Amino acid sequence: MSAPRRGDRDLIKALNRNLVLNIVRRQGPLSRTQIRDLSRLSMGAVSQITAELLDEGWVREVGESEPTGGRRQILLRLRPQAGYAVGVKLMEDRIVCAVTDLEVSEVLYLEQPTLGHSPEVVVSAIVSAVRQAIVDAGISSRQVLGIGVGLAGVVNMQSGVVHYSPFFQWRELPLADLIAAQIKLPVYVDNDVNTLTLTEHLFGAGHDIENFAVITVGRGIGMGMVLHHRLYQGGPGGAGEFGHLTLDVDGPPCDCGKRGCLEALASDPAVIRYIQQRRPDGRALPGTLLDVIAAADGGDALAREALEVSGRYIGLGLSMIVNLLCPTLIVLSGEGVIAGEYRLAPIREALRRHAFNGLLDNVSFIIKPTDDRAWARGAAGLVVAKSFESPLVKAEGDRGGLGAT
Amino acid sequence: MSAPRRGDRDLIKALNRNLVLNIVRRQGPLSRTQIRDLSRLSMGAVSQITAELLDEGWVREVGESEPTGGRRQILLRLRPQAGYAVGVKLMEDRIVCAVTDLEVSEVLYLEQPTLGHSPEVVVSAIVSAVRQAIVDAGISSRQVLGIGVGLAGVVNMQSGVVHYSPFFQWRELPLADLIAAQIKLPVYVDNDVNTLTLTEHLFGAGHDIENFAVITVGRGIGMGMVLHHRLYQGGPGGAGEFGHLTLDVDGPPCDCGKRGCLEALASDPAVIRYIQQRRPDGRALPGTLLDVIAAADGGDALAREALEVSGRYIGLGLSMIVNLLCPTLIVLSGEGVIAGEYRLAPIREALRRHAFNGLLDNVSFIIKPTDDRAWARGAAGLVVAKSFESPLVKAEGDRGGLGAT
DNA sequence: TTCGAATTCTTCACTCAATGAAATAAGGTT
DNA sequence: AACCTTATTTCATTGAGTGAAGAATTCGAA
Repeated sequence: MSAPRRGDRDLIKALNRNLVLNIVRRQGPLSRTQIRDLSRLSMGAVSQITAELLDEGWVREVGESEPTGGRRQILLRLRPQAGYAVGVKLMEDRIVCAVTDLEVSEVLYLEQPTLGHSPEVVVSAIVSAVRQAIVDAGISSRQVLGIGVGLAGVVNMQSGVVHYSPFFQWRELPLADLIAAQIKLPVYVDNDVNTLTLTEHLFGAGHDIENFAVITVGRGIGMGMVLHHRLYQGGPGGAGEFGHLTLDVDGPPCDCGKRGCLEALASDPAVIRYIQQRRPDGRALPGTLLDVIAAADGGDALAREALEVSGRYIGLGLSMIVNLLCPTLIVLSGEGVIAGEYRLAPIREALRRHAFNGLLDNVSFIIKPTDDRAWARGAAGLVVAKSFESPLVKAEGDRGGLGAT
Repeated sequence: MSAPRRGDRDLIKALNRNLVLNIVRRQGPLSRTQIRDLSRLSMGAVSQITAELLDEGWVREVGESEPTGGRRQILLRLRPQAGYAVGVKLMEDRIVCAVTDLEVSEVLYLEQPTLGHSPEVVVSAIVSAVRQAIVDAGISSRQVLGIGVGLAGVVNMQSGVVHYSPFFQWRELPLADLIAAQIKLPVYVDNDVNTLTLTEHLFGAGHDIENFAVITVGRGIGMGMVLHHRLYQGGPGGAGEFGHLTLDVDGPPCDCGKRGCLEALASDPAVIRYIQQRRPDGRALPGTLLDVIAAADGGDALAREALEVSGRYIGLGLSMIVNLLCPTLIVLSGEGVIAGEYRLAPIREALRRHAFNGLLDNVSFIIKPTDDRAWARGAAGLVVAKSFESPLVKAEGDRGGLGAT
């Protein structure tokens, strides 16, 4: 079963505490009066709760506001140093690791190669990197709220089990437990794009947006989504396989075994393949997306065409997200957005052509490049998100599905 | 603003009341002890709440269970007659109307032609049909919890505004307000597939399933989804345009103005068109899907091919839902499922081919034909769903987004 | 400078839903 | 009939939130 149910009063207290904490976190420095208005709690309750939060160090009094004709308001804001998170992103050949504070600002960053793909090797690399990072950051592990791990693949966040990892060829690996067995800290594991999405939800453009999606384009093509203000994970964490939508039934084979997946048609490797297949002669072939962009900048028609084809497919894929989910915001992210307009223009064009009726009017787009540090921060954000998660989400399992219709 | 906030105690009371009511509604006849176990409330609270619900007529004591070696349990169940709902489904040429009880069992059904497509004509037809239905059902309008209206198109349920109706060519029509102005009852308007989905969630296969989708195939192709235990509507009610996914960039034109939409490729009219275009000679052309099925039964290769092509496209579309959302359940519904295996076999086949990795293992499928009565009941279900909706959903707007991470 | 009005924040008596334990009810078993 | 078992009700207790009164500031005008 789950934690012992201590009654509804405890729940409501925790709920309001969490509410106040999140309001302070999100809306920046606020006076108690403002918190009262935003939370719709009574002044007394706010006073009580903020006193507790101050006492425990979660928030801090920070100066006063401009006078408003009476007693000045004492502003409260989140104390970012109230806790730290360690984020780890697993790449194919290395892991990158960041220590962040509660605002997911980087305190320390390090990289470490992984010499092998077996669970033992990777887990011990993670453990040593985390230990190193905590020491280097000059904090005690008591201050660490937890460890977040992000990797490509299908992951069940609840259980911490990696159902499938394309890089490491893992199946049904209880990664969270393996790490937790060696470090006595809460460990959360999730798909890497989900960690980015959560971080965006907490501190990024996804602020207060009920429904939005994050799309990453790079070596693969991934997706994370927040629906009804909550990260959507689908059945066993299997949602968001955007990169494996079949967009061309007779298309090229994909690593996943199918044909014509978006990822096989439009990822960065697909762009490079596109050029290689059409220029089999001796001319210099691009090895990375940067080469392709350089070629396109130099006027290379084939390079431009390759990026355009890629953009067209991505736009077609995005139109499906718009038609099915109509999110308020789509964040375009990943390493691949550095290709700029070569890819973005056809994306927009395809979206206009394939999105239903006026749906596109309700969707805004943001371009946000992602590098290694951002991935690591995203994984740390997973831990911070857990810390600020509504107690309702945790309680839901205990009752007969509280929020259910 | 919203209703005056009377404090958290009221909320928690309402929450638990709603919880108990929904447990009784869903899990059939239950004793108070069983309710205690399911709700994790204390015996005293259950006693108090059930007393209230009994007093107000929402539930009823109904016999006793088999003895368990002590005092017998008094079973409680929902009193379906505690309220009635009127459901109206708008078709192109007529409206169908049903009065149902709280279990969405049909009490009365009637049809009425609509002579025109203007808002005035349709609204007055709705109003007269509803009045007639209430009288014929032999109930007082005081017992009616509300009126639910379902129609094809993009609808914002919150505001009751029809953003776009393909049949009637309405745009930004405040249909709920127009009806409410003539009948003093709560009016809820939503996309017709959403009403079906809600009803499925309340009393159908979607019972207790966190994430599921309902797909309807018929004159059009529609979709409704429940995600995180709640109907997902996207931005302004624009989600679920499954029928307008572009599955063939160079495909035939669709009524919506685009090309190659699933609906233009695989709906019932598309199947008929497929045959007409390939058999332009004098041989008897099918007018309805029933004709096509009859021809297929008679061994007509072209009819079979048309259904197979349709199924293949629907399967491809479904694979996108599986890859993006990975719901636990997909209900295949609508008039079109009567085509049986001619269409279902290629759907399954295409799904197997295009769904990512093992995702399909987590999805179950149910086939559930829909006729006019089912659509009308679905619309009534919209009202019932509102009656049983968690107070949290209503309160959410008042606070800073309670459930937010 | 002094007083009063305005505004923020704290304190405290009160309320009410939930709890938990004791009491009551009602059937079985020996 | 005495006794056990289970179901339900009753009730004193608990604790979070409320609302009003009070304390703390600040501004502005006499």
